[in-house]
Amino acid sequence: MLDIRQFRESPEHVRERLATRGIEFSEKVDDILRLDTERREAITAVEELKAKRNSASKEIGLLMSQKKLEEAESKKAEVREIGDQISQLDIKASQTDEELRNILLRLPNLPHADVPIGSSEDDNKEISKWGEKPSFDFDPKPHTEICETLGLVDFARGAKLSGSGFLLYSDWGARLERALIQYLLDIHVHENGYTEVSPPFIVGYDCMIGVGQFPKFEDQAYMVQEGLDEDSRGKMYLIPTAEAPVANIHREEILKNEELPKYYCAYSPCFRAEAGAAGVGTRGMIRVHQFDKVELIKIVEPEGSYDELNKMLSNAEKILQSLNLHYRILQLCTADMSFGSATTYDIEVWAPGQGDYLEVSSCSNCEDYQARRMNLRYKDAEGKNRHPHILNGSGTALARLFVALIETYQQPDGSILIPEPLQNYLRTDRIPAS
RNA sequence: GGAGAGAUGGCUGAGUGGUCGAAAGCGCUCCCCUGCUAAGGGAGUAUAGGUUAACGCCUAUCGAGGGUUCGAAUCCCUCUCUCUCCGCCA
Repeated sequence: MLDIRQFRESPEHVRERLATRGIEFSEKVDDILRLDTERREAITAVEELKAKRNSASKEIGLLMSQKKLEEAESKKAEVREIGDQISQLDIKASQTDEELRNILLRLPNLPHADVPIGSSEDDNKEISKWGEKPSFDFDPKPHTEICETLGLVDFARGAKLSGSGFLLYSDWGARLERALIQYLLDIHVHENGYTEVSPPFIVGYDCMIGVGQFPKFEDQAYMVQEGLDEDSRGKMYLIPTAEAPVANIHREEILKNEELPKYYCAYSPCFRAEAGAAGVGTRGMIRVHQFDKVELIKIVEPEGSYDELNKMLSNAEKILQSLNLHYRILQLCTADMSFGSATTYDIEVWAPGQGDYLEVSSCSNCEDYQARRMNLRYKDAEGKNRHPHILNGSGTALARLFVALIETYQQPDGSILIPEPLQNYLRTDRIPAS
């Protein structure tokens, strides 16, 4: 959520920055300014009346104790009238407040000044590349074919169990997936200094609001109902990413200065309805309704949060480097960044069988946008309450990493070489050809 | 799922309709005193919002939301969470 004070103090700046993400957002600025004024007028008026009522009530108490009952009674009638006015004005004030909040909750974060302005993903900017595309003396197969031949993923039965977009990992496939989860967590815990948490995979509505998933993207989530109780709808959701529970760990808290920075990492499955998304329903593992991911979350002081973002990005890169997978880094343009982000870098890994790069990580600095939504604060060195910056990054998403891995390391005989760091986890250096 | 108990400031804990935003203690900060330390004395110590150039003033908040009342931490209703016991259960 954006700070209402920014709108008051520099409306033109906010309008200009919002416009880079779409004019439908910048058009709201005037509404916000108007509602803000209305809200404050209503509050001032109602608070004056409340002050009046409070002091009159005290007088009544005094009169009663002095047994001046008649005077007290007439005073009561007077105050009752004030009370009626108050309840009417209160309603108006809270309505205005809610209206304002509803608009604010639906506005994205302002992009950082360095973010390239663009209108689609085509305007994302390539920052760097690491490694080389591997060369093959045969035609590299797509992962779907490899998976089917080696029985790593049973697409047909996955779909039978849960519909298209759900995967049944099998045998070596299941073991590789588990090995990857374990490996990624170990790197982030032991080498990158993150604290591992294992969060609930179902969260309440407020958590989804907090990270900016809701209210705008309610159509993309899986809602959970408790048994047959339809009243329980709209309260619990399958997490689309571990960011939802983990970034919210400290919501509504005031952290002490010395508690920061917080570095968390977490494994979780991620559930995405992907309603209307391109590629849903197509075969394979690239876009599915459930995939595994190891997520990184940082809660840090605003000063230096961009250094923290760079470090987080290298933490994720380290994974791909250690597995010797070719990748590139993009800085997302204003149009392609997620809602709450001020700056986002995507890591895309090369998948030879696809002949394409696959997004496996997205590292974002949301600055104080999420902290404000979830009312998370910390006391700075001067004892002032401030909103910390919250960063999130995938470290990394697994289904696509799985794809890149098997497509990169496939051998002419159909077997798959396992990169050295994974060998202990998988207890083999090669997934045999069938 | 059933029965009971509870939820007050950083913590402990008083407070059952009228200067209660809240006693007291602990903790913390600052000051004073004292060779050092310990002890002692004094002051301060929640959050959000409105208003003001500022000092300040005002409003709201005692788990959350509603209600009764001129007035609610205090009475009533609903909900959430915690604890104890019972049932069920991985």
